[in-house]
Amino acid sequence: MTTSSHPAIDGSLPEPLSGSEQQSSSTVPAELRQDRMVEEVEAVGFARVTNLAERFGVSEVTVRSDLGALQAEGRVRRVRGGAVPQADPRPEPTLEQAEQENHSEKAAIARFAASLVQSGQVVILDVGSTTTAIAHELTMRPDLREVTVVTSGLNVAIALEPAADRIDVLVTGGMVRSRQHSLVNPFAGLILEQTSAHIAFIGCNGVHAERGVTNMNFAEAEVKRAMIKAAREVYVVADSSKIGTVETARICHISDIDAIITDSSVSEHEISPIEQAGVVVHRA
Amino acid sequence: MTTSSHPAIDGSLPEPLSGSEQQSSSTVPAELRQDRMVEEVEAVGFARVTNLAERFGVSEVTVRSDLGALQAEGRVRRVRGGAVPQADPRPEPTLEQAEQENHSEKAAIARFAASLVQSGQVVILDVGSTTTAIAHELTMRPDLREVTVVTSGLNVAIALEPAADRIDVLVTGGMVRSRQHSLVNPFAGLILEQTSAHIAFIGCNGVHAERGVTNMNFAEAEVKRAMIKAAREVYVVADSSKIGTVETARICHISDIDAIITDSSVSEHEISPIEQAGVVVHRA
DNA sequence: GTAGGGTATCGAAAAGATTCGTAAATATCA
DNA sequence: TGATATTTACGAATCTTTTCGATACCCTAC
Repeated sequence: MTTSSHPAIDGSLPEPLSGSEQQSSSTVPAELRQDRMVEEVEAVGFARVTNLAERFGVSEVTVRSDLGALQAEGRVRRVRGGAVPQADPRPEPTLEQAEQENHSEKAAIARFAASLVQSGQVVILDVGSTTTAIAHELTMRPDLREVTVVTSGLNVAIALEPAADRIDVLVTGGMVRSRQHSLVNPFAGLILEQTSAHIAFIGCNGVHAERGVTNMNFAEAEVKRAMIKAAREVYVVADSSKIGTVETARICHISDIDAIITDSSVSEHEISPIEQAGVVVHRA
Repeated sequence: MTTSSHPAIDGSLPEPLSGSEQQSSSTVPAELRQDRMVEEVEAVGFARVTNLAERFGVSEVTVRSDLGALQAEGRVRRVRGGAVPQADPRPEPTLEQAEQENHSEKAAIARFAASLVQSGQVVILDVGSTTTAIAHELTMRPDLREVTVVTSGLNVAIALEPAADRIDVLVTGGMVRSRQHSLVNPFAGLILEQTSAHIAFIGCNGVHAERGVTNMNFAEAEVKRAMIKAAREVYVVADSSKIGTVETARICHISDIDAIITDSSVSEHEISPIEQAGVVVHRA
């Protein structure tokens, strides 16, 4: 979304309503109002909940609800008191940074995911902090034998080395995205095309019932798609902070995956539409 | 988050409040205010608590709280009376880059090899301690631009990450040979077949005028052959202990390579038959 | 150079103000 | 009437300010 060409919106917005009577709520549907909120936020650089409520003639609760929805779609960033524009090149956190966040949740997810793997299976392990944790959990399962892990993550491959006697590692190859330690196009798909795996554990930045599974980076999204294609059973691993959020690069439709493994603090409100799409949700 | 397009701080901020009453609609939320404080600090080099409080129309206690929070995030450094910019965001040492210290021969070979690389070139880097040293030397050449390194070594790829802005890394993919951090069959050749490089630096375990270039491991030897095929100019890097020795797995004939880079303590007796085969020998 | 006083800064605690999230009630539309 | 959207109400969380005692810094006198 290009934010460069927004017209000045001061003139185009309706006057703040004078009396207690409200007319705009009947004429302006929620979606359109949210669009204008985004314009307002991007034009001014910051919009306050109070001001927006007054300007659009709705209550502050409604504005908060709108801004919350807009944030979930990645169109604004919520701050206390209001919202600021979603800076376009939002820096993707490095893998080391990501490992710090929601650490215990990711560990629980990883433990659950690792328990699904059986001896003799071929497992696709995506890049990411959660999947790296899965790799670590796999090394701590001495009962596993003859497991092959296919991965595009350099650090995943290295994390699995202590279990080299039980776990073979196949690295996809590709260009290195250094801050994620991941391998991407144009060559990462070559090996995945010739692979057929039992299970794939895919990481992502957002899971949304309608917008599907999304990622912050297009190159990695393409690799993830190839992984999904190459596996019989597809699990998305995502801590609860990612459930309900949307990022720029779409990986796949929500129904393209078999199950989601998340943590217990996910809200039922976000989960139910996903389950209705036929996706099993595991709370680790 | 790009913070470059904020309006000028001075003009847009409201006057400091006179009375005890605080009017929320004109104040800036904490998060945004802190962002601007960082800008102010970095622009001027030093910002005083008193000035910031006056400028942003908040109390000095609030400013101290803000600066304390910013320091906790590592965005500024707190000093008495104000704050100064956070110098450098700590370079974070990568995994295992300690081992290659005292091997002066390998270091000299690596330095010489790295000096042969020019901006814009595609370089194939084999697996091994010497080639890892070359990777390290490449990261220390800030003059290089647009260099692409193709490698089958996981640790080579990771060693190159500090120079990710100047050096692209393409990993061949393949099964991991854990003790060597190397990638081998059946997939390592896939990407190499589609690559054409200017220079290849190949490591090995033996160089002999008649028996050719040899290695201890067959799987890696096959990858090395693919690398030699993919490069226009082939350098073998081998310290003097390997000159004249022969190992089990043959990589190629001695005339298939263009030059050898070794150290100065190699004996003339071993060198001359190799040079007679048309191979240039560099003594680093 | 050292001691002393004056000023600025700091930290912590308590009170006040604002904002948030949630649930129940109400309004609007199909 | 049912579904969606919105509002009202209220406790909780967050932010800000005021206040006050402790500490650090500067400067002068001895």
